[in-house]
Amino acid sequence: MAVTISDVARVAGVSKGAVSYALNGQPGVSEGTRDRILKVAKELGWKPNLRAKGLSSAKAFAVGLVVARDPRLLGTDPFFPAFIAGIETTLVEHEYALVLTVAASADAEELGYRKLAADGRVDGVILTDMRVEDSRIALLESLKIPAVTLNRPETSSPFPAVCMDDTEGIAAAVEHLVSLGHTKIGHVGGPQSYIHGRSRRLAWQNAMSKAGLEAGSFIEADFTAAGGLAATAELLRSAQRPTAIIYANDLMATAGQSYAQSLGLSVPDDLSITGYDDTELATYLNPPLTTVPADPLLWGRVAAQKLLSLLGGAPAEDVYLPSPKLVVRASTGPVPRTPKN
Amino acid sequence: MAVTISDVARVAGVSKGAVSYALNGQPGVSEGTRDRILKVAKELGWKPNLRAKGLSSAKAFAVGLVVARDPRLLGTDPFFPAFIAGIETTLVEHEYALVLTVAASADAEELGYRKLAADGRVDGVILTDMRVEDSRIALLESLKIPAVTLNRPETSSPFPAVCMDDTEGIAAAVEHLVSLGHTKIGHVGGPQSYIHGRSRRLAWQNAMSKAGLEAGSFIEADFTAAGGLAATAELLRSAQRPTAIIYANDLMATAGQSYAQSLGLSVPDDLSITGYDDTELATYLNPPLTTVPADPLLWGRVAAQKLLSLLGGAPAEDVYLPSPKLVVRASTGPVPRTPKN
DNA sequence: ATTAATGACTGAACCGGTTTAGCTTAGTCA
DNA sequence: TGACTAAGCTAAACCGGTTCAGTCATTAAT
Repeated sequence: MAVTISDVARVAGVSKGAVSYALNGQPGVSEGTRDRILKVAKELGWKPNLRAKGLSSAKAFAVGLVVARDPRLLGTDPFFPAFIAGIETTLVEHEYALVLTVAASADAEELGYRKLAADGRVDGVILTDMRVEDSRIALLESLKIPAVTLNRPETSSPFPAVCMDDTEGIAAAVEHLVSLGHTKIGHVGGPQSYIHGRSRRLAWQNAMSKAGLEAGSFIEADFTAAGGLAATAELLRSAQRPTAIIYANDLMATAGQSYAQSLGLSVPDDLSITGYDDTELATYLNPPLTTVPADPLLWGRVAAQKLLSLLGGAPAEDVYLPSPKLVVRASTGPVPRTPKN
Repeated sequence: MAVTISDVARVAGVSKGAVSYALNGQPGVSEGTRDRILKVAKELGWKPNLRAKGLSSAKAFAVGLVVARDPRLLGTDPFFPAFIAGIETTLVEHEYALVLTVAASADAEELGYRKLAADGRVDGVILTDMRVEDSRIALLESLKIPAVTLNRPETSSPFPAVCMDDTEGIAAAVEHLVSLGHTKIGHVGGPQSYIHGRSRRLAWQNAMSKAGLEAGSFIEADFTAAGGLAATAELLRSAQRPTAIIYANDLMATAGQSYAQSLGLSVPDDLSITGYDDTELATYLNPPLTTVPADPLLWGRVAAQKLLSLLGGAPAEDVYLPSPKLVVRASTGPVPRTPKN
């Protein structure tokens, strides 16, 4: 069996309580005794038992993340693994663990949070993929679980948000394309029920009108390759056929690019394309993709920091991360003189 | 405060012990009393407190996964998210949770396991990315943590392995290319320190000799897009330049394909390409990629099942999953008459 | 009829910590 | 000198379960 606090107490010749005080740096023991207890604890190789600690202090020393995605499509999104890695870099420093739940449906998602709460598995959670009407806010309030959200939801939320503005990058993409002579710039967006799907569309729209252009065609897709392909097909056969398309993520952009090429179009000679995320693959495509880095690693790290400080009693203030800058590669070029069919 | 077992005992007019027996379906209470206790528990809305349960039974009701990857590259591998989703589908049914740790280095990986063990965070772990000389086996034995491995490691292991044979798919890729007339078939493999990097290379090698061909050029890459590109470049400028390349994963294949195209080569007219994984994107590339599905979802589900049954005392027998079959798409075609430069 | 065995249940110990209440002892001040 | 205070520590309760040892009544065996 492992060394317990009682073993330390016995060897040091004091009571359990004194050991607890000493180990937690609390008053109630003299300097001399404290040092002696600490020394004995070290000699015996004492390690706190998390379960016992959790039972008496009603804490889990863990934070939760519920990922709501179709499991089959989860692998296609490069955001989560890197985001999780970012969370971890913070957690390891604080002896916290990450409990991950994957939910296939909205119901399963809610159930996921309820279970984490009911079982006391976590002390707080991180909310990703914020939705325009997000029922999770109220749910977590009722469950009394502290949370941190990625970007500020539109509904009022008592939880701190870790914000990374994506409108600047999209606006830069529009300006970049406009400077190349494009006037018909379409947008293949994510679901508008997500705030990042929405904000990217609005950013595109605003940047267009700022440039004195009509917003042009918008198609609501679903962040998947299949959705990106279908949306691209629709845009390319539309009357107002664009010469450039801004996609809300790299996956859709990649699928769109491949589809355009399969039609015999050249990217960027016949069609310019931009993505969002800057996945590793983006650099290695033919042509390499002009895109906006999302930096999920940083986002995860800061979100976890914010959550831990919130658990420590810090005030719930929002954090603003630097806006990612457009990375120009070869998938964007001058507007074609005579569009090809 | 939540309803405790003592509350149930008081209301039902019995002792705590009787309630515990009744709720766990253990002998020691009569049918009538048991029903009464169960009824009271339900009425009061009693839910077991995991922490308390864990403290007395010395269990965590969670399993662990330590992912050792460069966090920056983690997002590029579609395997993990889907694998994790598979694990979850099993765990939710058994009221278990998944504790995820991300490690950037080998040292951090070992520390990750040690911490999970020391803190009693998990009752067992799943080992992925098995290496030829895998020190984790001995480590987990010494930490006394039950484990399940993905495929059987070469070093002797007391842990059950959940095996999915990848040699059949690679062999099928070779046969497919041979039937198209290819004789010079290269291989861009993963690190040979990984058993799946090694087994795929051996499968390629064996299939080649079985077809009466020389094995041809092999390059050891690292499963990344950058590595795939570099390896492809090396193969294409070699004296024994292949007309077809079998990659150990889709990411390298995609990077290789894009690179070949950027040189002005046509895939598959000048160069045939196959991958491994069958990521969502594979279907949407231009041309769509001939590849072998890895089914990480199934693998995760079964691995978790095996681990839970192991924790339940079941014998440590290996499980064999069906070998995935080659999916032929448009990235493979007849051998070119006169190879282009 | 006596003893043994069984079933149903209780009380208390236990898991390994935290925390409260209380007890000594020494020091301060009037 | 006596009352009061504070520091330093102990004993015990507590968190919410599990489990062991023992009590008592009933039934079976001799």
